Amino acid sequence: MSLKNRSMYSILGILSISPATGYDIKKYSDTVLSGFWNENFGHIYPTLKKLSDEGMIETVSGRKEDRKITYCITEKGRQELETWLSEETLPQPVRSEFMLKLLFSSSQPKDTIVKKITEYRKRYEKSLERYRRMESELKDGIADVSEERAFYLKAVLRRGILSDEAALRWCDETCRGYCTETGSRCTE
Amino acid sequence: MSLKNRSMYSILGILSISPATGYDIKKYSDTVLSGFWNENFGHIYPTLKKLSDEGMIETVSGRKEDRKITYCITEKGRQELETWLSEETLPQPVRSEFMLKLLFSSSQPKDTIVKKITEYRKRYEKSLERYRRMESELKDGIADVSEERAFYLKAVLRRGILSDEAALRWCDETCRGYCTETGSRCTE
DNA sequence: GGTTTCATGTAACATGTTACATGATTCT
DNA sequence: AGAATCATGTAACATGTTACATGAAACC
Repeated sequence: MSLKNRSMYSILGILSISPATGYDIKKYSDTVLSGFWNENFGHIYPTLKKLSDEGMIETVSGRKEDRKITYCITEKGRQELETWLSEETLPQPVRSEFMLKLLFSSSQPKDTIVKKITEYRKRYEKSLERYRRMESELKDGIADVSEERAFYLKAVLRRGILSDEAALRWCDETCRGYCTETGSRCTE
Repeated sequence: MSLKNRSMYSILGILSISPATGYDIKKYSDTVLSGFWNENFGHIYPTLKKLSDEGMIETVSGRKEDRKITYCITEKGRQELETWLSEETLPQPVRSEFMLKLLFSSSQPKDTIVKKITEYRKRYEKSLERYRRMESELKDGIADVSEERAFYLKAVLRRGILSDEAALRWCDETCRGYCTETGSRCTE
């Protein structure tokens, strides 16, 4: 088994909700998971093959499947997923290039930095907007999610919202601090 | 040059503040940078050699250096750093295994999940404590930092603090939501 | 008829982590 | 004397990203 990587579990997790193709998995990770997870094709297809070889997932035959290959989770796969779910999650190393740069930026012109923080802020604004949209879709029952799972989806969304709000607050605070220190005026 | 990786810039950045050995760089990234950056020896030493070959850094001779190899940044290295600093930082993919698990956890026993969130919370509590300690050291002038750089260090610390506070708030909120939903009582 | 999206996959490359090897120095 | 920390480095392994190749189906 050796390769117990996280991609494997994200794929098992997605397939535990519903059968899907590699392409579906990519879409799911680009929408629902984006913000706290990401997958790329270079990982998805080889992992699907591996999981299939190990009997964790199966191709859904049934239909006269043309070129699409739809996979579903097997009992063995479900057990593997449950084991992973029950295991403790170790803290992961964080890497924020933006903060790394900022720390070394004392030589940079101040207005450039303010501009950068403003750009950085926009990213979080957009992300926050997206989370809020998803949240209201969930509330209105537009999104097709079972009730047991809705709680967890809400929780994850909420994490994103609180995170983004904190980021926005930091941007504002830091720009304000800048103006005070430099005596200049903040544009925007 | 080809290998314009981020490790290279974190090392140039550190050396722009003060000359250091590979070991010093590791220590710095484990203390000051930890929380938004990390480096390991497997990266540091080869990168130092490469940077040295490219004339971005130099070994500090002078002393009768025993086995320690102290590096300092060159003018060329400083220029390279400035270029990187002025460039736009692209958003980076995030990966939170904890949130990934949570999303797929509807089959898990609820008290296990509450326990996990409690553990998760403790990590952020500790991190927050650490940031606050660093912040007060900065304020009291204990930490040996020049004034121009202090602003940026404060900003980065502040980012960590706001982030951690948001995480704690999420933990509390989510556990509370759990109790309401399940009708059970939250321990701790 | 042309563009976009769906769909699968591979190869090359880049990045990051762990384990190991070695030995000096400092602290208790 | 023994343990912890300082100090440098390599090799193997694991992970992750990008570019490319291919072509069907759906939409406009």
